[in-house]
Amino acid sequence: MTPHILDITWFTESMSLGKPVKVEPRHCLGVSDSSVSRDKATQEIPAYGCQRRTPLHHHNKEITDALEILALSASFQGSEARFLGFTRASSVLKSLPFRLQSVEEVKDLPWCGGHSQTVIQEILEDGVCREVETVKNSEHFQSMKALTSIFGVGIRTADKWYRDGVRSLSDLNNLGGKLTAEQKAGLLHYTDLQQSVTREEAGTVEQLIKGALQSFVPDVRVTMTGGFRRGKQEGHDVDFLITHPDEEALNGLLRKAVAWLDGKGSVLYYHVRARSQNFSGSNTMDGHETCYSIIALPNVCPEKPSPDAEKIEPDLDKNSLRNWKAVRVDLVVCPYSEYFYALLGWTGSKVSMIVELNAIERTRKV
DNA sequence: CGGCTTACG
DNA sequence: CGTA
DNA sequence: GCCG
Repeated sequence: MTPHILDITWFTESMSLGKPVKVEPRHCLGVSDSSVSRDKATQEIPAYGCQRRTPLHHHNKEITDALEILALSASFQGSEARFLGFTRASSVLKSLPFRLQSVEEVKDLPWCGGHSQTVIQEILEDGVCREVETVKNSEHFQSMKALTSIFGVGIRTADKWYRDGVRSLSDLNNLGGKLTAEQKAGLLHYTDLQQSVTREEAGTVEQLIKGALQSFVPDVRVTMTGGFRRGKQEGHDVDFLITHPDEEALNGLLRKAVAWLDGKGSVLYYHVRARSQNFSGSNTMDGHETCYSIIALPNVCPEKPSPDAEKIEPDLDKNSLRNWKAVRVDLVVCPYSEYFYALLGWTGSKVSMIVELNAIERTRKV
């Protein structure tokens, strides 16, 4: 196999694809390609993919938004496969270093097949896609989107509720007793969890979590992972990877720490998942003891509750102004020997996905 | 026409 | 069935 | 939905 020195375009295309793409001349450093403006690409994309944020403004947002609507709609109809198809097409377009002007430009791109091309063409020509507008206006889509945004409510539950006549969150107050503990927590803290977590809040969570863990193991190693480690300014949750050279020190640490936090009134919900029994080295995301939780994050400056919050969140009643905010927090414990591998996995996003898919491809073919 | 991640609770 |  |  001939080694190649590649520029960022190979990486971005591979990211979009979900696996490494065939090396083309345009990917190689030192080779110019007249059909692609590499100046633009190298200017706007960081040299290392692991430092690159998901761009807030990529060049084809109208189109990717439309494709993601269709993806969501497909998943709401129970077709995870079609969801995957539309999502991959959207993902490819997000990494394009230029704005599409003609549907011809996507003909050779991976994952942009017939249906996606129809959508792209309509948006390029009319600014909107008929099918997408229809989906957005449909009651089923709107209800499913609202219901599945509740922590603990997936497609099946949302669809069942829809068939039972539930259309909005307020309709759920009538269905009170039939909720799982997870869903009750999700509904109780709905407005808080809808808000994104700021970097500053993540830092506060980090101090809280570290304090809890260090009260049992003073030199425990705690690292924030997930989106914030990748440099994102916002997130929907905060992830931590926990380890220690002495694996004995890790035994029961998660439960003890959560109980400690709970005693301080900081735990609004939690669920501990044991380390998987038979896990192989290729499986990084699932092999470790994990805690999914909702934490009450102390607020330096209490925000006024939103008007509709009182109806949904019972803890907002009376005259008590809250001085905390509910935040989703995930804790993962791993053996010291797997720390860096797990860090790679939990630092997350496509970066690790591509690594894993790459490894899978190789083990199958070699 | 089959495949699209997986394991735990 | 829902989560990551 | 898209790919092999």
